[in-house]
Order: sequence, then structure tokens, then C-alpha cells
Amino acid sequence: MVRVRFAPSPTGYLHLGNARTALFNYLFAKHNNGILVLRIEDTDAERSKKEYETAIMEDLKWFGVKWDEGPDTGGENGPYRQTERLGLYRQAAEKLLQEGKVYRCYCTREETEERNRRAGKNESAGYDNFCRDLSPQDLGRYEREGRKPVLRFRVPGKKVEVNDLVRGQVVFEPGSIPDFVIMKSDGLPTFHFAVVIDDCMMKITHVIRGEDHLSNTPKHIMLFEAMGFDIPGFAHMSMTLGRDKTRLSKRHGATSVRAYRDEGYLPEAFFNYIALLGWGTAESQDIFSPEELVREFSIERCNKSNAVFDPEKLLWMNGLYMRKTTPARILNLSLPYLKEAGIAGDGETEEKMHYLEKAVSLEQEKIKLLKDVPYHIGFFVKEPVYEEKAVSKYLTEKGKEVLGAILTSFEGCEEWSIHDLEARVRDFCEAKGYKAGEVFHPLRVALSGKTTGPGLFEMIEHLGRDKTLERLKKWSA
RNA sequence: GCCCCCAUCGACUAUUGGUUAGGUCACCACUCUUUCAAGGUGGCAGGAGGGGUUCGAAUCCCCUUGGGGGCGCCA
Repeated sequence: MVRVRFAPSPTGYLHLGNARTALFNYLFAKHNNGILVLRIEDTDAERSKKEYETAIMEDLKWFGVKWDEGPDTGGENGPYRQTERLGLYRQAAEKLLQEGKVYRCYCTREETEERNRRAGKNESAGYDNFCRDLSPQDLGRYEREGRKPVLRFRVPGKKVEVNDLVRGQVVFEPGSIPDFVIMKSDGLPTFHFAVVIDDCMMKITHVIRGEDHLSNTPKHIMLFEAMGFDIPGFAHMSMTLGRDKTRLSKRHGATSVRAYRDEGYLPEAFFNYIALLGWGTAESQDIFSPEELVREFSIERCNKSNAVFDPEKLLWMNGLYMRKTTPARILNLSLPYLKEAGIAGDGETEEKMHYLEKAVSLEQEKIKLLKDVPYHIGFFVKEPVYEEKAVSKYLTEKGKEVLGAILTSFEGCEEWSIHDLEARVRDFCEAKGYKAGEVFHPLRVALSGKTTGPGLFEMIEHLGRDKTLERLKKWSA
């Protein structure tokens, strides 16, 4: 049984790069009929916040990553928050201490750096094993000084091989990894230790994570070995970068899943686009349903090189999914934005909802973001926002004259159907010798405030007789 | 400073020893059209550099360069 995990730290909103890691874990799990575990790595008491934990779970669910075991679902391998597992880590650490595989270290960071400096090494050269074999006297002296020790792992002097599912065999030579801390002086485990204990106890078979952890993996493997645990498979995914090929950060604009959700991206578009970052099929297919992705996904086809996140392609893909979905769904999802714009309120009548839905369907092919829906359909409900350039170009003296004449014609229109309306306008043009554009453009601007929009006669029909005549009167000479 | 990873159009990628190096986004042109989109057609554009191996290299090896990551009592 394949068991994988996604293990975020609740220190901020879900980041795009982490979202991709979560997605790949999910796809791998589902492809293999396995289990996805959500584990909250909240041992950093300073930065971890409960609200972020909630937000991360919401955002994962939003774009379609569902886990089988996690803090909210419970499960036999829990608890799923590291702060609720502290006893487990202490127990394991105690055992390692008994076995002499870890030792107490009393050095401060400053002391270590100072010694490194004096030894002519780089400050960040790593720990110098100062406390590795402290005499009982030294130990006692430090304790009497009131120093609180950390527990350091006694790194064996042999090479470590990582057999990575995407990178192949990666070898770390002896001496390249200094003795590292597994338990902090406050009694909390470090990331490296907690991860290994948890992955083992949660029966994780494959560790799929970002490449930023590749250099840490030998530490984890040594810990697995020291504790006699089975070593899981590892797969280190390439990183997600910004346009300038540096790590995705605020400089690149929105980097959280939440931000994209708020802008009005469709979850399936986000899901699809993110899956394409660092993974592809032999056919270079671009559009996948979630089911297809689950079926097609494989670790072997994951790219080794980093991928640049391209908001433009995401936007294009979102437009594509907008066109694929139903107007009713777009309407429902854009309700918050419509409310904010004063176009729809709570508990609208069925009639109004139908009216809005039709308006959405007329504009659907142009909608790229849910956030933009009010801009596109607002004039159907509220007084148009007249764009200055449109008015000065088309609602000229001559334009107003034309509108006045059209008004007369429309007033006599009883059926108010696309056909009737169009016939009237075309007859009018012919009778008065106007070119189509001389009439169409002023009409559109007077009714919608914009030079762009749906088909003119569909628009007039849907706008209705009253609003049409009223707006024409306003702009007639 | 030490260690690790990576390298195909501007971006995402396909091509795993023999291809006019393919697709998608973006961009440009044309087309459709009452507008804007969407659609259709076409175009621009790529193997980082240098050495090998081979009849033949984007593909295998080495070096250089460039980019990314790690070396915390952060995760």
C-alpha cells in the first residue's frame, strides 16, 4: 500500500510551490490507490499559527487536494500535529541517547562559529564535534553552569547514498555532513528528527518533497538507519521559480494559493496548471481533467530542472475553463464579487438569478476571472459606467442624432426580439444611408457604456425594452 | 568557503544516438465578425560554451560557464 504525506508548516498561507508538492503527492497517492496523509509540522512555536493551519487546509480542499488521514479526519496513525506527538520524539531520542548514537551538546552557536573562525574555517562550516566525547567532569561542569544541552546525532563516517526516484543515485561523501541537532534545548525535536519519526510511524512509503530537501536527505537516511527503520522511497521535485528564475517570492506578485482563489481563478484551472509545472506527458498534452491527471501521473515523468511559474498561461487556462463550465456555476462563484459591486444581494429572486445567468452566458467567452464578472455584466442591472473614451468617440452630436431616430423606431417595436430589433436597425441604416458602424457603435455605447460586449442585438434583447428606451432617451439629440 | 542538484524557443514542455527538433502560453500577421472576445490559418523563436566517444550527438562522458538548493537549537 502506497502511503505518502504532505507536511506543511502553518507559518503562512499555502505557497504555490508547496501547493505543487501537495498536488504531486495527491496524484501519486491516487494513481496508486494509496493514502495521502496531511501532517502539520508546527514545532516552530514562534511562527506557527492555528489560523494558518485552517487556511492551508481550506486552500488544499479548494483546488482539489483531498487527504485521507489528517488532523481533521483522525486515523490510526495519528495524531497528525507534531506538537501533539512530542512524547514520541522524546522517547525515541532517549533511546538513541542510551545507545550512544546521540550525545549532549552544550555549545552555543556563537562558540561554534568562534572555534571555526579560529581554526581558519568558514563560520558556517558546521559543527566541530566539540562535545562528542565530553568527560563526565565536563558534562557536570556545564550542567552546573546551568546550560541546557541539545542532543546531537553522532554522524557515522561513511558515505550515504540517496536513491532518488527522479534524480537517480546521489552520493554524499563522508565528512560532508556535520553532527546535527535532533532535540533542541527546549525539548522540542528539530525538523529532521520529527520528520523521520513521523514518516516511520505513519508508515510512509514514499517521501515526495521539494528539491530543497535533497541535501538534508542523508541526515534523514542516517536517522532511519540508526533507529532500525525501513527507509522509504524519496522523490525530490524541482523548485518553482519566478519570472527572473529566482525563488518565487512577493516580488513576483501573488504567491499564495489564497491570492489566486481570491482573484477568481477556477479550482480546476489551478489544479491543471500547477500539474504542468515540472511534469508532462509524451504528447505534451496541456488540458487534463483531474481524473486524467490521476490516471496519467507518474514520478518518472517529473522533470529534474526547475520550472518558472507563468501567471499568463494560468490566466489563459482559466479563461479556457471559464468557457467550459456553465454560466450558472460562474454566476454562483462570482456572487461575492457581484455583491461587493452592488449588482446582486443576498436572497435574490429566481427571476433575477435567471436574468443574471443569461447575462453571464452572453459574456462568458470574455470572462477570464470571476472577479471580472461585475465589470462585464454590471450594465445589465445598474446604470452603465460610461467610459470616457467611448463616449467622446461615439456619442457625438451625430451619434446622438442617430440614437434619437433609432429611439423612435424602437418605440414602435412590440415583439422585442433579436430578429425584430436587428431588422429595424438594418432597415434604418439602409433608409437613411448610414453605414452599419455609424449606428452600431453609438447604440452599444449608449446602452452599455463600453465599446466591447456581447452581440449587439442579443444585448439589447436581454437588456429589455424599458432600460433600452430609457438609456436611448438620455443620449438622444 | 564546503556539499548537492540542474541546463531544449521569452515561459511550460516533447524528443532517452539518425527528426525539416514537435506541441502549448505569450508575441506578430491574416481570417471570421456590428464591437470585444473566442475560433481558424500562418509566422517569429531553441539544443549555454568547449572538448571527447561514435559512421552519426540535443541525447553518452569530461571540463567551463550559468542557474537553483543545502550547510541553523527554521521547517
